[in-house]
Amino acid sequence: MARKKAKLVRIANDSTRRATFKKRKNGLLKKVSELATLCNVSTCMIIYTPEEAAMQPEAWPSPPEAARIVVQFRNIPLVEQRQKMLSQESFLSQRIAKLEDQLRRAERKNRELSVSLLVNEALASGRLPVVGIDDAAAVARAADSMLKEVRERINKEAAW
Amino acid sequence: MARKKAKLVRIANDSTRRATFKKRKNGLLKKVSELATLCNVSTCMIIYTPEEAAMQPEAWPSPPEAARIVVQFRNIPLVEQRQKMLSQESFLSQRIAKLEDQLRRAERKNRELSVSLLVNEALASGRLPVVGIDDAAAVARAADSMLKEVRERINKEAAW
DNA sequence: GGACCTATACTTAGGCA
DNA sequence: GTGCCTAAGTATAGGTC
Repeated sequence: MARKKAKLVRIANDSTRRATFKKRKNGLLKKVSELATLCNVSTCMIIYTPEEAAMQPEAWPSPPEAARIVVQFRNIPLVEQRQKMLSQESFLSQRIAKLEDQLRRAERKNRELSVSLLVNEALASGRLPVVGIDDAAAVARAADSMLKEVRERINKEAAW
Repeated sequence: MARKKAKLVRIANDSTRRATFKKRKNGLLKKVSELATLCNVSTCMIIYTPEEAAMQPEAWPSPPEAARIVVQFRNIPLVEQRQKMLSQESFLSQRIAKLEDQLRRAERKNRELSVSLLVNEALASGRLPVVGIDDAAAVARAADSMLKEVRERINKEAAW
């Protein structure tokens, strides 16, 4: 997330992956503890360090507390567990929806900017550049709203 | 962490605390999933939502998986070694990657169009519109490349 | 309350010693 | 591997609707 965008896939290089793991684990721990403090929530974090699968995972705020929280969680009926499930899939679906939304907005802004450019060119050259029927319609709409604004300004000055 | 520095203590205001909780929980979830992906680690996240202490906590990636990890953590032998089902997930990941790519392109085009507009306005008015330093730099770059093109054309004609 | 915005604060990828 | 640096990329506090 710096210098370069870094794709969200398993980091191939071994030492790089370990380094990133250490960095991000610390960042995550900070976030978790902040959330616990700011919002007064009971949280725990458990991570298995890669390459050390045989070893014990780390737990936050402490192994016993983490265990306590999870046991509490396991004691509820499965049905409720499912309801409370923040599933991987729904999380990904949310991300997809969000991205689609961002994309829609970016594309809409693109269209608006393009029309502005066309209008500018038309004004500069005194004639309409060669465009398709859709663009022409958009330009017409833009020109209309500009005309409207001009008339409003004129009225304002007249009333002055 | 924005607009103001926000002290690291329990947020007194009730609705503010809830809002912050929601935001940060999502941020945390994203970080957790990124860590899992990038570093190929087994992680889980369990949070009790405040004001709903009687209710069940949320767990990520899912309650059963969270429970499994913690049980493993407690060194209680687990019989079942279920295979992870990743096909659906990888499909969704592909979709996300594609969308991110599209978005990136749209945004880049966006910036280009904005600069074109600025240049047009500058040419039409004979002066640079009031813009930020970044835009000014972009305009300067654009103007540079335009100059370059002009010079190249001149050279071509001269060689003719 | 919830969705969106945006100025700032924060995190971190890639480099370097 | 360890530690530090800094440019980019993210998260989010406070606000608006």
